[in-house]
Amino acid sequence: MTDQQPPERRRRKGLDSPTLTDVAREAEVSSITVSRVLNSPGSVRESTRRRVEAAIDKVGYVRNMVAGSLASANSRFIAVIVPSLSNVVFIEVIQGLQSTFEAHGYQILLGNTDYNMQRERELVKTFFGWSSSALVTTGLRHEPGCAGLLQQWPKPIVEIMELGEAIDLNVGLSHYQAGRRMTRYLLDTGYRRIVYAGTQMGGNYRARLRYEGHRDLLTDTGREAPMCEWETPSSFELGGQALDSVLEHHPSAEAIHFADDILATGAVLHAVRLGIRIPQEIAICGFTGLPIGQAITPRLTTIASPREAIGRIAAEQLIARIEGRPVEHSQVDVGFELLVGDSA
Amino acid sequence: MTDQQPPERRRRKGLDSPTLTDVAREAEVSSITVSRVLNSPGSVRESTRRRVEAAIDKVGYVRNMVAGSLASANSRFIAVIVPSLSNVVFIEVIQGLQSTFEAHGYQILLGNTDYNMQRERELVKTFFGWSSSALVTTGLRHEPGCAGLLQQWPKPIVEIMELGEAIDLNVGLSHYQAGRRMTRYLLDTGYRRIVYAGTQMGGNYRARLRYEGHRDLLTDTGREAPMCEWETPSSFELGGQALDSVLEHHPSAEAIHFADDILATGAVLHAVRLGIRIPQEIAICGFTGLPIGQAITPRLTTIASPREAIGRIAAEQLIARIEGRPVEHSQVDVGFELLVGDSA
DNA sequence: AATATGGATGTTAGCGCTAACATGAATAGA
DNA sequence: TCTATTCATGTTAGCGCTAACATCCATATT
Repeated sequence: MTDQQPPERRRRKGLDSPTLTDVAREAEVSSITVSRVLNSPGSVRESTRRRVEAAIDKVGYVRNMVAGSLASANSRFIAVIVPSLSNVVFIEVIQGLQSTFEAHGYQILLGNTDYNMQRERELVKTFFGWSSSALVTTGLRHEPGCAGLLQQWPKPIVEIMELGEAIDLNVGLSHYQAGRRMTRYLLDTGYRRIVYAGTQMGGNYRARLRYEGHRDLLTDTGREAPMCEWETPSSFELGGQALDSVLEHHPSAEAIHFADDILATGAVLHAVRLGIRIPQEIAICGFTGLPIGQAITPRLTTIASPREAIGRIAAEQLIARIEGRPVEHSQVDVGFELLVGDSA
Repeated sequence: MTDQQPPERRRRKGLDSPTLTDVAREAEVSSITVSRVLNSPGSVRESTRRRVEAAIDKVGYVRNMVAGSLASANSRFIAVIVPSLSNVVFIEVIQGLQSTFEAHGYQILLGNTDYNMQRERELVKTFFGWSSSALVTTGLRHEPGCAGLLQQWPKPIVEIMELGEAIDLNVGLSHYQAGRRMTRYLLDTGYRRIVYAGTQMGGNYRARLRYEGHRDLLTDTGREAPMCEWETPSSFELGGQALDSVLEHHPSAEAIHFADDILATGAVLHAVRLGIRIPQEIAICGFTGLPIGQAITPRLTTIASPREAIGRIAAEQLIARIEGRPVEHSQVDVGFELLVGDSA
């Protein structure tokens, strides 16, 4: 071989895996044509496309998404920010998002704030750094710095769970009305002395909004609206303890309006264990509509929120925006449904 | 202004947001120095670092992770592949992974196969295309094409949940032994005619491994090991139906060994509803150790698997590998624990 | 035949960052 | 004093892809 080694200054470590250029050489086209086969196959002639596809298989090409994202300043990443992964509610929302986005070739970047607003801002910065195509975040309240970042961002954003004044798109339900609705049912059914019981209502302000709906209805009719709060996350066990605590501190209580179904279910199971009759001795209701609440005896009276639908609708709205299609309503109220069980 | 427009051939759309170069200009250093402040602050003099950090704040620089990943062929992405998001087990594993990785500045890319091996291969290709730093996948069985891809990949891989011959790292437990252990307890307690009941055991072969442990122990002692299977995913409701079905088709059964706690809990709740005494009329046990199983009356007898620990340990192993630290044991048996309740 | 039109493909120049090497100054060692 | 070593910083050349523009050719239009 008479190959003169050219000066060849240096070499990057290079993962030596085949690139677009390798495919292009194999298929005897230019690399942009291969790129088009991958991104807009309709714009390439059938015969060329088949040749390129064969070449892709032959050289074992794996697309480098990072390079594509850099060149196009767009990543097909969807940033998703939730306050907790321990709460099934968000898991179900994520499932709705995930299945819809996946079907359209988008990849979710999941971030968990643990109900810490400061964390949200950091996550937003990181996700912007990944050239995300859109962002889903939970709730309408953000730390000032974070809100500023979001406002300036040129890509679609949807704020989920809650309804109100949003930055861009908004999919959710009125927690205030949900709390009010439940309590209206309790009053209509004849319960008068009602205690609200929840956990971590500082961070989880949607539970507080439900409390406010509950409270306003009670005070409007001249009643008191006592509230009990615990600082540990909801669990079945804590629901049982909450029942004990309410019975002790509010012996005249006729009903407990729990902030979520986990607590309410825990309370029901605990009452059954102790032989406390529900709803005769104490009525119990929850919020969310979890399957477990409907599986226990007595069946839980609760408000069902369409968790998966929130995710699905949010994803559909974003995909429409990303693909330049018009979004009919920038705010979607998914509503809620009163599930009357046997516990209240 | 006497600005002569240079020929200026064309211009990319450019998101006009500040880049490293802008920060560098502001701080009067070269851009590589800014890069070092971001990636290895220890290698930059204190005073320089502070100047750069001030410049970053001043220009409102948001790091472009995509460009960094392309240049370094490494993304700080961890690909995570699970077979389902409907199953709490994987959610808890993901939590263990997430909290550990997040603390070290890695971002999870989540993929869901829905128990479809073909999907796994596609996800693996996509995740490789994102220059992931490591990969976590569920189980030891892969489609041949997928196994080939994994084998050739030069970065760390951990296969979780199950124990056996792994590609690289392995964190999990022996499902065969877990199934055997539960059934040994049932036999020791005096139950003889035991039915195994599970869902989707075709795709969910770990449930099948537990069945095999159960079956082998029974056949070793000269007994039969009947099995009932349903093709829909586990749910409380299905657990109740399963109880009905077993009582009808196996009237002499003394115990039901359920493949998971969701089914077992559903069966217990259904029995309580019907007034069937547990474990006197029929004993019930499960697998997983979910909180709900421990909250019901009678308390569920089950095998607890350390789900979150699997995620945490897998993440720790991968981080060690990525950072070049040695990994002591490439296989970690996280074990399991028999929880004796009142249902069997 | 000359021109317009549209569809398929090619050329060029980055996207914003970092690996690899280069340089220069400060300190240590002989 | 001179060289070796270390530390902090700079220069250069891509990483692999795609946007923007350019070209070419077949067909339609006059």
